[in-house]
Amino acid sequence: MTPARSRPVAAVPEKPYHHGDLRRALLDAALRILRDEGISALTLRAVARAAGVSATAPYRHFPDRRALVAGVAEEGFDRLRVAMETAAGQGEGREGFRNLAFAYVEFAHAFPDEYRVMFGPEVAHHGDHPTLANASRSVLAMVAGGIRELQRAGVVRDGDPQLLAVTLWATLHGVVMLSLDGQSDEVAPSREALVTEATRTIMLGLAVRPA
Amino acid sequence: MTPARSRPVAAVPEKPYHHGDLRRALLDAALRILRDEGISALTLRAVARAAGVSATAPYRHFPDRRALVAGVAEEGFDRLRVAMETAAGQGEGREGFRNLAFAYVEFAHAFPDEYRVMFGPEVAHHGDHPTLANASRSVLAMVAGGIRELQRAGVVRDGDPQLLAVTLWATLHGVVMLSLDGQSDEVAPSREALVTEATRTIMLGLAVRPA
DNA sequence: CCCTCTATGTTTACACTGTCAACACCGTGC
DNA sequence: GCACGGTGTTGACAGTGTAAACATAGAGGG
Repeated sequence: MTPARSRPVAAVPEKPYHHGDLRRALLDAALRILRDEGISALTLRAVARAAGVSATAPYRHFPDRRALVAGVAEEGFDRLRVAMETAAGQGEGREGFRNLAFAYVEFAHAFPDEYRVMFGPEVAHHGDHPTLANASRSVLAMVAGGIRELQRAGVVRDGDPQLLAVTLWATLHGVVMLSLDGQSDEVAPSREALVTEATRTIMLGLAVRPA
Repeated sequence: MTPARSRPVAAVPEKPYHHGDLRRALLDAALRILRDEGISALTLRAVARAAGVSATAPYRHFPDRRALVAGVAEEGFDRLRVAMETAAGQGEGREGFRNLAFAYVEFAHAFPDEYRVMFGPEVAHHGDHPTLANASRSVLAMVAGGIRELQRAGVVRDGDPQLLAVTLWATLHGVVMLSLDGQSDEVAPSREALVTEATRTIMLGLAVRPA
């Protein structure tokens, strides 16, 4: 054991009053709880407990609970964007596009509760959380960038890249939601089949028309 | 005390002990609260209060709070389906299709909180609420039926109607979510434009290819 | 070196929530 | 006419988000 408890000789961090970087610790704890125990366990007090801190300590870093989950959502969008960028980088043109789509769906299925929080009612009004709005807009911007490239390459038809990006995102998001809720289980032979078909359809819709 | 109480002459409904149809009243109250005061006000006790009944009375009709909101969601899907059917009936072929899509989006924007509850985390696992699952499956079945017709009419390309229906639904749902969250406000000139573009894209993707 | 200032945590308290257990009422079927 | 079971009530409890007052400690100026 550790009998030397009463004599913190040098640097045994024996629960210092000030945490150091509590904000970070809270976000980490929240993410772990969310992934491990689900949405209903993601409570302010539980997060504080997990960070080893009093129930009201989080208020020094977040005005209220929703700001905390907005923070989690924000970092979720960042992770999502990185995953998509990575996937899109592995493949040219149409190929990279498909990879991006699958990466999106895989992220959502790997961390369903996290994904749900990112789009949940608690952070519904993005106007209340500017940095959240930024993070999600970055995802959109990345997709729009990819579409612009494909337009130049003559793969994607004309049209406002932003609007086309939203459309693509929308389809992916919808597929994910329906499949997470199990609404598609009896309908689609498999999740793969659903994503494949949806991806085909959306790409046909975005493709240049074979005139 | 109230001596006249023992002689309810004709039909003065002086707060009878038994409500009559409390389940219905609870669902109605819940919907009203949801639409008027938003999701965060939709609490079991608030619903009970609105129905003029004790806090625990709902438990005679719903095993827990989530069952209540599942009930609200279920009726939401019914209303949504009716709205879509009505809209689809006003127009032939492609026309009816577009009407259906717009009816969907309009429903969501008319009752955003109700819509969010229908897809929210509280009723995420449809397996727990069989009648909810039924209601949402009915929506899908209706869309699939429409697609089948359009396939016969040579308007929509080949493919499993169910999968194509899910894809269409997914796109609409995604568009709605992104636009409800305000994530598209700076991106799309207007909600109209977004829906129009998304609808065009999805219909191009579903259309028979002009070979 | 000390001393105040301020950012960060803590304690205490409150109203409110979902839910359980025990009890009250009353229409229905024997 | 009467027991019974379905429906509603009361009371209680643990857990939640949050506000107010207080405590601590590290930083910077005298």
